[in-house]
Amino acid sequence: MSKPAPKEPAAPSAGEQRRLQMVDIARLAGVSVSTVSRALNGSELVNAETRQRVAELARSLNYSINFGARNLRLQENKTVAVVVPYDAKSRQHISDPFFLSIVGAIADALTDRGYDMLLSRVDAEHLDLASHWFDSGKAIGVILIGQWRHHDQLNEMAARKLPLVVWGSEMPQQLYCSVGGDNVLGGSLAARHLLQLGRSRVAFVGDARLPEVWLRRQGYAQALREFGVDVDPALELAAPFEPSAATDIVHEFCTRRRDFDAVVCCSDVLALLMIQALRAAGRSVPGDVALVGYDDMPLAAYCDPPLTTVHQPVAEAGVELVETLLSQLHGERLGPRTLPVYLKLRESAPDPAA
Amino acid sequence: MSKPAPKEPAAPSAGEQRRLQMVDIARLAGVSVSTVSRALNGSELVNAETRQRVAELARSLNYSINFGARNLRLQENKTVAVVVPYDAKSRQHISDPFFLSIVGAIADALTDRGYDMLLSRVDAEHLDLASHWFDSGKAIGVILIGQWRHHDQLNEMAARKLPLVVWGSEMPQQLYCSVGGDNVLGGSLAARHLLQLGRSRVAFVGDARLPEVWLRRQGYAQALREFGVDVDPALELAAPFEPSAATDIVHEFCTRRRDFDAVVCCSDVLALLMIQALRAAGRSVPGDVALVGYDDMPLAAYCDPPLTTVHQPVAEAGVELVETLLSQLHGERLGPRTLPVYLKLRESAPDPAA
DNA sequence: TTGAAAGCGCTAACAG
DNA sequence: CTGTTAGCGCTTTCAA
Repeated sequence: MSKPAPKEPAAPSAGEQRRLQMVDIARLAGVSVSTVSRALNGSELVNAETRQRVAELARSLNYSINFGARNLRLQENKTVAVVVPYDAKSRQHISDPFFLSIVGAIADALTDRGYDMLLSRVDAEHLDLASHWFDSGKAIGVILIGQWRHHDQLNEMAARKLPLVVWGSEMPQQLYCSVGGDNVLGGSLAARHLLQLGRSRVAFVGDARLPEVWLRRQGYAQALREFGVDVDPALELAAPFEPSAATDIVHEFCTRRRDFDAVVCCSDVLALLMIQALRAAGRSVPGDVALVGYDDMPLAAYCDPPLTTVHQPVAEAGVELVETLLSQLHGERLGPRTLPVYLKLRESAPDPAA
Repeated sequence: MSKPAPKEPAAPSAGEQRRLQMVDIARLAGVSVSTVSRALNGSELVNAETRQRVAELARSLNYSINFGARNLRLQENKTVAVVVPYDAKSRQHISDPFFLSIVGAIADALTDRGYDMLLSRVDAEHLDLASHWFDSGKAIGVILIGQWRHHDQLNEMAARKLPLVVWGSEMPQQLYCSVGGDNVLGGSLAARHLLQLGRSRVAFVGDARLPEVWLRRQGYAQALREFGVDVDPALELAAPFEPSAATDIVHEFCTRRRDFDAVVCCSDVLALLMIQALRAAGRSVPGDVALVGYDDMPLAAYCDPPLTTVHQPVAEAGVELVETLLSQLHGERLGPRTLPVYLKLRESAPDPAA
């Protein structure tokens, strides 16, 4: 037979409240479970008075319907997995404020639509492990924060018909659906602003092996060309996003080279590192070197100097990611979406007019 | 009868992969579902060769067991709800880096132990709504980040036997279980260091209506007394943690009063705000005013000046919160736990020896 | 308007 | 060692 001993509340002891279920409410209300089910779901089929009585009883007893059972029966599920890649080699946690902001925005968007969020990390070298959430039925789909360098794995996941949306940039031959900021625009806005400030030796900091950085660099290069300035590869620094890994690289760069008067950093955190390194090398910001960050993280306005930075539309991104996933579940196949970005002017590369 | 039309994949269209289930594997392997179940759970009761074959088939087809069904049958659940309060009035998201770090640490601790994390927000005025996750069976327990000013609601939840652990401070007459940093110690370490630096007019910034801030202030006051310095209420500023709400308050304070030469801030974000306000008022850090922050957020080392701050043990906190919840589920009732903190010396209030 | 009964995908006791 | 069977808590068809 069945009746396995419950495992989780293996409580040998105290008044471990047995979770209330419909049958309890039914008994107390003197009706059948079907009626309780109907009443609680607001069915018209049940007498208004009974419905009222059952609803009140349930509320007063603090009863909540068991969603596991409900979902099984209904073959539905209102849970979305949000997955943040981490660097397994350095065992680095994701502490980048921008990624965390996006997670927050997604949480809001999901809540507004009545969905729950399952949050987890995945090894950035094995993004495909994220499909587990769908395969196991724990989630109806996956939102992945960042495509890293595994475009291929993502394509494979999409080919397997995994409901998936990725925060990242549009790529050639892309089977999966992505939502991202306009990186080319961002890169060019940043560089153009620095050039307009009269700077001509503009460095670029970011690892161009990542698609988003690659595109930002394109925008940067394009802006330089517009201003008739040559792109100097010696002014490009391939620093990773993780501060612990980037610190030495950035410092070394600043002690080695003093022949730049502006810099585009691919995240606000990198911008902070750069400011420290510049100051350590005896150079001022924005005096000697004007600087533009990227992301407009919540703290960007409170740094010293406050960061001029490319603003990414975090709240909109959350909504867009969620909406895109949900429409995918309704059978629509949307192409990649690119959201506008703009330059937020602060002190690290001030408005020339001011 | 039953057989309701599946709802979520309401896909009218394409090859929406029907999720694989045990019966499919069973058919393909030419065995019964029970055998598949046993094989996949590594039961000794099944022929090693069959077990192998079934396992491989499942893997090759990318089959994952349906956890909803499994949990229902087994009456178990490996999901924990992590709930972050937000200020409903200001509709402020939680962007405080410290809270986000704790969430990350909890995620790690849960993953290590084979649990999933359901992340959500709750109105800080109705912390009791968090019990929904347990009542509905979506989670086996709740970890709440911050007790705010609703000690009473938390006590009520605990009285209802909700498995609950709260990040926060120990309070008198506490029925629920909390884990928190040693706030009295933190407050006194911060103040003592500033006094040792020879400063005597030490301001305190933080809303003492929050239990944690209240305790930090006790430590602060205690340190002042040790040094024979009177506590001056005029040097206490009740600034909230949200930067948007705190900015004006902090600036106003700095323009109004110039009679302090040191300050203890109850978060690193407040410290950043304070630095800006001080500079706007023409005062330098740490020259005119030495400053100690609180939390040691990931970016604290990269600010200007790098923040001397009270380090909170985030990773340990995550582990401790999770362990405490799990032991509660095993019937143990643990008291509140207080984790040690220490002072991390950086430039905003440098080591006098250096 | 209500109740009885079947079954969502899975596990485990029981019988071969 | 393997298959048959009952049932986890819920929704819904069908019959009353």
